[in-house]
Amino acid sequence: MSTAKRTRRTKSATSVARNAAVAATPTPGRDADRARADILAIATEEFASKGLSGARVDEIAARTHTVKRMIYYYFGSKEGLYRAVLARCYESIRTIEAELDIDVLPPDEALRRIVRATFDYHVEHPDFVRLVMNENIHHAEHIAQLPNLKARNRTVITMLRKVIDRGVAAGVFRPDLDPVELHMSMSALSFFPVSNRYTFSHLFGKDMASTKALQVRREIAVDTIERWCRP
Amino acid sequence: MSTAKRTRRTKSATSVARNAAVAATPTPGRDADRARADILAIATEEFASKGLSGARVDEIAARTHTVKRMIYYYFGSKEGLYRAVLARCYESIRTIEAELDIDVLPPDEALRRIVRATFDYHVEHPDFVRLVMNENIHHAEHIAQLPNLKARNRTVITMLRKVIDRGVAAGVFRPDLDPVELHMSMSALSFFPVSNRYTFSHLFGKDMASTKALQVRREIAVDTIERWCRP
Amino acid sequence: MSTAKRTRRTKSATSVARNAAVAATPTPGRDADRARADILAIATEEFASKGLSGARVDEIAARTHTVKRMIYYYFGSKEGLYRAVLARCYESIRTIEAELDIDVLPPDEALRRIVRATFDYHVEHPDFVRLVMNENIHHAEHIAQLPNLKARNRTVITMLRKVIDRGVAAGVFRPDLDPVELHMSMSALSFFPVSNRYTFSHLFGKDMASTKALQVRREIAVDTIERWCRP
Amino acid sequence: MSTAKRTRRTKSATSVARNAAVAATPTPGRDADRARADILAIATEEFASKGLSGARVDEIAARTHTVKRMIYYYFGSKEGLYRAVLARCYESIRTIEAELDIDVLPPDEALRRIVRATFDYHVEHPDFVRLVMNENIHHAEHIAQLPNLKARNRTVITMLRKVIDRGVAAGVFRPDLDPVELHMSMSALSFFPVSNRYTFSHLFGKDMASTKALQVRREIAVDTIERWCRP
DNA sequence: TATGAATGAGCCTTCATTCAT
DNA sequence: TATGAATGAAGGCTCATTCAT
Repeated sequence: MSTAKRTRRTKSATSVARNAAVAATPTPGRDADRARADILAIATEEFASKGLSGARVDEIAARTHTVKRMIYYYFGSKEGLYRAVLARCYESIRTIEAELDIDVLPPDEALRRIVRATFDYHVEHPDFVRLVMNENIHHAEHIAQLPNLKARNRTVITMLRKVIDRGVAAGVFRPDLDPVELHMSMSALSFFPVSNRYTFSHLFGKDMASTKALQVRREIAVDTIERWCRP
Repeated sequence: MSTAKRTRRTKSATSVARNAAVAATPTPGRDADRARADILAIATEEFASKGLSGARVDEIAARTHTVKRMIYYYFGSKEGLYRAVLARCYESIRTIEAELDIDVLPPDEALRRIVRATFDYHVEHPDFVRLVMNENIHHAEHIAQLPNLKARNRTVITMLRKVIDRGVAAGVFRPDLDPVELHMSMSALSFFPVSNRYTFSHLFGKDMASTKALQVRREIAVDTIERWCRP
Repeated sequence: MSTAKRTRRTKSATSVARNAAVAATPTPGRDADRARADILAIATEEFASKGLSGARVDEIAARTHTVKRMIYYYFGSKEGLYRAVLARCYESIRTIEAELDIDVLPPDEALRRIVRATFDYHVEHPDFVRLVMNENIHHAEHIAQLPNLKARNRTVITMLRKVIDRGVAAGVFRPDLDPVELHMSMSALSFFPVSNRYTFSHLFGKDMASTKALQVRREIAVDTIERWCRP
Repeated sequence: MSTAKRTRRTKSATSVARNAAVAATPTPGRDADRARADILAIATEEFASKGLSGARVDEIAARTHTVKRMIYYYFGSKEGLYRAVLARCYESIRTIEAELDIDVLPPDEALRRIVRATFDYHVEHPDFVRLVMNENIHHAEHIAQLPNLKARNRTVITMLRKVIDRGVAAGVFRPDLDPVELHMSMSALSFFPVSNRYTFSHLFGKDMASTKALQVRREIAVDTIERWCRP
C-alpha cells in the first residue's frame, strides 16, 4: 500500500527523467541496457528476500522503471529472469576471487587473505547468500542450466591448490590438504553467519548482523582455517 | 443431530468405513491425532523441498489421508501449518542433544561426541536443514512466533559451557573459548554440507550426499573444531 | 544478455546474405513480391490448420523468410493477411473451372467431367476447404469484404446452366434442374469428404484420406449427381 | 457494449432469483447441476460461433449466472469445457437417430425418414455443425479424447445396414450399397447447407437459411439418396 | 467434530500492434 | 522501402481460503 503509492510517485517522476534522458542520448541500446540492469537489480532483491515462487513479477515490475511486459521481452519468463539474476551473482564472486593477487604473498598470509576475502564477500552480498540458499531448496535445478559456471568455479580450486602446494613446500601446512575440502570449510564458516543470521540471532539472542559480531566471526574463521592447515 | 444425518447422506460410503475404524480404535481423539501427525509429516516434506510459498496446500492435502479442509480445521492456515512443522522440527534436535550424556566423558572426548552428534543430526535430517534455510529467507519471522524455543536452545549453550570449563580446567582447551561461537562453528560445519549440497555438488563435481564424502566431512569437522579449541 | 548480443550478430549475418540475394535479382520489387508470396503461402497453411484466431502472427513470421514487421507492412493487420489469403484461394478454384473446356463434350459426359473436377479440386486443396469452413464459422464476414468474388462465382452457374440446357434438349436430363441446386449438391459431395475427414475417419474407423477411399467417393459423387439429373 | 450492459442487468436480476431459490430449495447439488448446464449452454454457443481459440473464458463466464472461477472448478480448463460441450452435442444426435423407430416401415419409406431426420437435425442444430467444423480444423484431436463416442456412432451404421438388407431383399435397393458410404452421402447433403450457409449464400445470392430454401434442399437430399439407392 | 462445494483475488504469460528510425 | 525494439490490453489459470451444513 504505502509501497504502491511510493511506486506510483516514483514512476511519474521517472517518466519525466526518462524522456529527458532519451532526448539527451539518442543512441538506442543504452536505454535497453539500463532497463535490463534496472530489472536485474530489483529482481535480485526480490528473489533473494522472497524466493523464486514467493517473488511476484508484478511487484518486481512496479519497483522498476519499466513495465511488466518488458520483463518478458528481455528475460522470457519469471524463471528466465531468475536465471539471469543467478548468473550475474555467481559471476561477481568468482571475479573477485580472481583479483586477490595472492601469488606474491607467503602461503600462510595468502591463505588468511583468501579466507578474509571469502568471508567479506558473503557478508557484503547477503542477496547472493540467499539466492544460493534458494537454489539448494530447488535442488540447484536452475544453476544447472547456466553454462560456463562450472568452469568458472574450478579456478578457485586451482588457486587454493597452488597456495597449499607452496605452504606444504615451505613447511607451514600439513601435506594432506584437499583444496575442495578447504574451500568447503572456508565457505561453510563464511556462509553460515549470513545464511543463518536470523534464526541464530533469534535463538541465541545475539545480533549476528552487528559489525562487532561479524569482525569477531571473521577472525574466528581465519583462525579456524589456519589451525586446521598447520602441520 | 439433523446435521449428522445430512452429512451421512452425502458421505454414505465413507461413513461406513469411518465407523468401522472408530469401532477398532475405541479411544476418541486417536483418529484426530493420527490425522494431525499424517498432515505434519507430509507438510514437512513439502515445505522442506519447496519452501513456504512454493508448497501447495492442495498438494499437501492430496498426499494426505484426509482432505484439504482438515488442514484448515487443525492448523488454521497454511502459515499455521508451517509453524507447526517448524516447531516439531526444532523440538527434536534439542531433545537429542540433551540425550548425549557427555558428563561422564573426559572433555576432549565429550567435545568430539558433540560435534559428531551435531553433524549426524544435520545429515540425517535434511528436511530440518531446509526448513531452517527457509526461515532465514523469511527473516525468521515464523520461529519468532513459536514460544519456548529460545529457552530450549539455551540448554545447548549451557552444555557447551560446562564442557569448555572442564577442558580448560584440565588444560586441554584454551581459556578464551565462547560457547556461542563454538556452537556456531560446529553448526556451520554441519549445516553447510547439507544445506549447500546441491550447488556445491554441481559446481565442484563432487557428490556431497555420498556416504564416503560425508564421513570425510564429519571427521574434518571434528578435527577442525578440536584444533580450534586446543591451547 | 549474451543471448541478445549473439542474436543481433546472427541477424546481421543474415542481412548480408539478403543483400547478396538482392544483388542477384536486380529488379526492385521482385524481392517484395517474393516476400509477399512467401508470407501468403505460409499464412495459408497456418490459417487453414488453426483458424483465424488460432493462428499466431509470430508463428507465421517465424516460418517466413522475413520478419514479423513485414506482415504489417504488406498486409496491414492479421485480418488483412487473412483476407489476402482468402482472396488468393477463391481465385484459383474458379480459374480452374473456367479451363474445363466442356462445351465440346456431350452433356452427360460434360457433367461427369465437372463433378470429377470439382471433387478433385477439393481433395487437392484441403487448405481451401478449411479456410471456407473457417469463413462460415465467422459468418463469412471476411469474404464479404472481398470485391469481385460474387461476379466470379456466377460464371460456374452459367456454365452449369448451359450444360443443363443442352442435356434437357438432348433428353438425357430431366427438365426441372436448377443450376444453383446442382452446384450445391456437387459441392456438398466434394466438400464433406475433405472437410469432415478427421471426425468421420475417427468415428467410423475409415481412413478418409486414403487414395482408395477417395477414388470410391469420387465415383459415388459422379454416380449420385448423374442419377439425380436423369429424367 | 450492448452485451456488457445486458449481461450486467441479467446478473443482478439473477442474484435475487438465486437467493430466493436457495431459500426455497435447500437441497445441495441441484444448484450445481443447474450451474453446469448453464455454463454448457452458453459455452456451446460461444465455441460454435467463435471456435476454440476464438472463444473467451471471460466472455462465457460473463454471460453465465456464475463466475469464471466456476468454469475451472467444474471443467478444469477451457479445453475441458470444450470437450464437455462436444460430448453433449454428439450424444444428442445419436440419441435422436435411435428413436426413429423405422423397423416397422417399408425399406424405401424408412430410408426417406432417415434422410429427413438427418437433414432436420443438422438444420435445427447449427451449433453442432459448427462444432464439428471446428473439430475438423483441429484434426479431431478433442473428440479423440472422448470415450464411448465411437461405439455410439457404430449404431447408426447398423441401422442403415438393416434397412439396406431389407430393401435389397424387397428388390427396391440395388445390392451393392455400403452403409458407411450411404451415411456419408446423407451427412454430406445435410451438413453442407448448414456448414456452408454463409459463404454459399453470399457467393450465390441465395438465402440458405430461409425456410423455403431448406425445404427444397431437404427434398433434394431425399430424392438424391433415393435415386442413388434404387436398382 | 468433520467436510464437500464454492470463490475472490491475483498470478504468469501472450497477443497483435505501434514506435522510431 | 524496410526493420529492431517496445508495449497496452487482455487471456487462461491457480491459490489459499471460506461457506454451509
